[in-house]
Amino acid sequence: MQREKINVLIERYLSVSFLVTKKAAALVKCEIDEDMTNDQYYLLRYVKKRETCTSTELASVFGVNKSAITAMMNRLVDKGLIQRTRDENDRRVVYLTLTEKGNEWFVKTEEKIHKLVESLIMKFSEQEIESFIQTYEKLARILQELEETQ
Amino acid sequence: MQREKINVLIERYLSVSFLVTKKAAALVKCEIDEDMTNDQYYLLRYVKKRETCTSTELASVFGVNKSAITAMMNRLVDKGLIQRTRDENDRRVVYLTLTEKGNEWFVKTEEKIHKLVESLIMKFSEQEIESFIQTYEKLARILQELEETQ
DNA sequence: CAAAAATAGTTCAACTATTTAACTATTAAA
DNA sequence: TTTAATAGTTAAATAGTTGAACTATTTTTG
Repeated sequence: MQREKINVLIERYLSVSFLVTKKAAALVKCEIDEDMTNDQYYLLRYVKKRETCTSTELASVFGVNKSAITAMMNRLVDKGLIQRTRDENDRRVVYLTLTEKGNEWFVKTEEKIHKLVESLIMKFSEQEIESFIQTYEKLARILQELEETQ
Repeated sequence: MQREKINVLIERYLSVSFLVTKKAAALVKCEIDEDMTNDQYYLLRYVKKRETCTSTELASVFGVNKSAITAMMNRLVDKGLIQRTRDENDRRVVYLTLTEKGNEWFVKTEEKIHKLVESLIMKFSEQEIESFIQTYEKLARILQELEETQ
């Protein structure tokens, strides 16, 4: 690929990626739940998927400091969506899991989210969306490797 | 597309999009300039590209409140990268432009950004990256329309 | 034309997210 | 058994955000 073409691609990528992220985040907050921030939603979603996990794991996955996780988790605990349980064998460890209320909230919200994302996905062909997500996943792997080699 | 396939695509999209965003933002802050946040960088980049613009325009484009723009612009003004100029004809309007220092910073940084993004882009085929960005741009247009109809 | 409405931007209070450093408690290693 | 390392929290500082109230200007309109 020649330099000129690369520069054009970079410009297009930079112009679009940040704005899409912002608008998608606003959409979630707006349409899904006024009281839930984007970060809190993705945190909750990750914990739900993993069933249980620790602050350290979340900090590593989300690429933030452990104290940032503590702060956000405090808010989710205050809302009654997350509970903390100490490991009886290694009493330093605290497990984070969804409460019953958290599970209910998640199931209810997941329907809304799916409807919202589905209405977007429908505007693309199956082939288009499949290759988009594949590239996204490849990008995620590359960024992950990059992070690990530093 | 049948329901099952759609749900899988949604799961994959949600799993990957937030993390990529986070990691890309961290990368910019880390590799490019410790003192520049991701938001500030994209704000500066937009102003640079438009040559000059107003808070109202930025608020609309970035999908945030005008007072958020004021706050961020204050920080960029404090850093000496952005200057405010009042419109002489309509004295309510304030134009935001890059200072000389802002321009220098941008040119210097753009080289680093390009190198960084290029090293990522090189891991993809031209066809792959082209169709990825096209889909991204289409998504941006759809989100924009969605916002306007609300 | 003067009062009312609209527009551009700022300020302020409240909140969320984040980092860094210092800290507690616990476990593992020397 | 002292020393390291690990897991997590707390506290202070900074950034980003919203919404409401505000100032200063046009624009509209009765």
